Amino acid sequence: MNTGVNLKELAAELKLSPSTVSRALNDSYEISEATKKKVISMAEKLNYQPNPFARSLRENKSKTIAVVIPERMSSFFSKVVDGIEEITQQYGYHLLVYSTHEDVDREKKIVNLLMNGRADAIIMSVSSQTSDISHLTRLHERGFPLVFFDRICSDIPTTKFITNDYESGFEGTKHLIQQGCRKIAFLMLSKELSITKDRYRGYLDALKQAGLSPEPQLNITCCQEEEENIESIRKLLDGPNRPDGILSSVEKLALATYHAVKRTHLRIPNDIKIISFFSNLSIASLLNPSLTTITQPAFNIGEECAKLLMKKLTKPRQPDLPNQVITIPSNITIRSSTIVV
Amino acid sequence: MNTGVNLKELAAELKLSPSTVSRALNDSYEISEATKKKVISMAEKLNYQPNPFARSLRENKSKTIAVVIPERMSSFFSKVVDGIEEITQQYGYHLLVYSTHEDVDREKKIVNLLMNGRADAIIMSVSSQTSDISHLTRLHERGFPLVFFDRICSDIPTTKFITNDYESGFEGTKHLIQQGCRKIAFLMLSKELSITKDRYRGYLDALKQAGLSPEPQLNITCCQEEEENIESIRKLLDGPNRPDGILSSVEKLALATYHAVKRTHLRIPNDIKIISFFSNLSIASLLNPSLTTITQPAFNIGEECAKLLMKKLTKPRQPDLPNQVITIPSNITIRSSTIVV
DNA sequence: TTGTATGCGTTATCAG
DNA sequence: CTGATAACGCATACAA
Repeated sequence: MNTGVNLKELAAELKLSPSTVSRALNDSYEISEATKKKVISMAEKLNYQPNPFARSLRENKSKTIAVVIPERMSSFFSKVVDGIEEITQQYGYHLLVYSTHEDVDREKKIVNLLMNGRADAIIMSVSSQTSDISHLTRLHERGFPLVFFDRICSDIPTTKFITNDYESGFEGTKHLIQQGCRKIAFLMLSKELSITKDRYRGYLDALKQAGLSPEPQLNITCCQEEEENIESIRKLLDGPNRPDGILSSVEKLALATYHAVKRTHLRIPNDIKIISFFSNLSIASLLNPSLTTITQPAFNIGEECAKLLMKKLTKPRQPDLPNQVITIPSNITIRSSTIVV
Repeated sequence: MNTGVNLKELAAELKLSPSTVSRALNDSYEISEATKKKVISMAEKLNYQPNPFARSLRENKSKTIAVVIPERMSSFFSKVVDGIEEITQQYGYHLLVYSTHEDVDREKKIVNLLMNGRADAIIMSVSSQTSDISHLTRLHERGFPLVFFDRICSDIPTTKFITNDYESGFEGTKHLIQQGCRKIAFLMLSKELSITKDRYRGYLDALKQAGLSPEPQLNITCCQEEEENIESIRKLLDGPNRPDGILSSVEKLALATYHAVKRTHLRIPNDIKIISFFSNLSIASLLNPSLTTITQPAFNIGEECAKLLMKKLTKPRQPDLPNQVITIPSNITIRSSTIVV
């Protein structure tokens, strides 16, 4: 739908050849300042816009990054994408954003679609259902630049950005123990997720250090149906083996927990204390009682992913993305959900 | 970074001409079933992926829609984008998503960037700062398909999707009046926004119908700084002309109001009742007290925008998008923030 | 039914 | 310093 002039027409108007005009606009050293000026002013006058597809075809790059996230309605992922955009925009890159809705099949379709080169790189966080990663391996083996954040694939040798999941899980659990909890539940989206594993290890080690033994019944694996999750948690709370503390490994399960607690006679923090990985600080302090949070540096994670990619994509002959995990620490903010006054 | 085979190579492998292969893959009627089968299976075997840019250049369309929203961290906009994606994905379209961060200058830059044809259409909701709309007029005058939702530009003759803003403002205000409110404040992001105007008209008419006179001091125009907004609202609440009801025209200002109330000695709903346009139902019922909401059909609005565009873009010789406003109604859910028990 | 030739709009190579 | 020409990968008009 680009109805504007093209290079040839612009050149005709200037009585110059297309190649000269192209070089002038690209600020080539072989063009005189005089003609550069003429060309640029005429281009502005006619509002010349280079056709991005011709350019992409020619240069074999799209100036586009694909971002693949499990869900849009999440303050964490929203902030990460904001962080990515903040950087990529400065380099004139565009963002294709896809949500997998936590569905591996959709994730596979999206990733396979992306193999055709529509984007120059992918920044992604895998779905909670993802265990078979062949679609991602294939992508990476083809040399496609791929960066993971938060929910990463350890087996794929590329750069990953995470927060200090283990330590945060450890410290969060330790905080609950210090507040008197002895039976601490762990809420997760899926056992497969990297964040689940790391946060859970931290949880286990904190229990161990305190001489507490983990109880399998206190590990709740949730699903995509909010109502179902609320009921799972409510049953735990109403059951014979009621926990006195909860560590939620993701934001939405903390909200589900609040809903579940409302359906019981329990009081937070007196009967049950709650801490959660949580990005929406404004909401955390409005919850009743306000929620003790482990805040992931979402925006910053997005920025770092993008900076790394911009460096790789905009400089000539960059090496492959190194196989390393970069950790940006979270902050624990203690609020009323874990402190009895 | 498309390292796969191209049409020519695929054709060579098959000992056919590129054009035959192209036609076979595009299911042309002039190709025999036998060769179609052969071509398709070889294409799969070699994992042939057509180059999207060559195709875009040739066909002068990108199979890409640009979505421009004022902010990502909003349940309303997240759901709209989800709704858009739900439809466009079925048609094999991709989504470029841009956030203006409520900044006209960024909005202008994005829109101007989009004029080069990188996307086949734009779905957008304008920033709260947008009053000069020349960038959008120019786009539309060039024949670029443009659809507005929620925060629309009435002056641009294209299709717009909104909720029943006037009625919802009216009914919301009426509800407050029925609950005994006599001094009702109206919170908005900006006087320029279409949603502000319509919701405000509804508010005014409801006051009028009840014989109440509007008071300019009860209209609060907010900004992008949450803390500043909270303080503006707190001052209103602590001031001599304290309202007994609040109609918030956007989600984030309802949250700011809850923060503000926490800084006063007032109680919701006894001293002040609150109703708000609000999309995040899970949060609404967790707030303390739970928030009476006017829920916009966000996902549905996204779907409708996308359906309209898909129809226009995928069928040959479609007329221009008609100049009309399509309204999808909101639902009011009464919760504790407006009902004294 | 299949093959040949052309052009989409750019940039790069090569000549002048 | 500037111009002519080719090529990127694909789809189509035209030819066979």
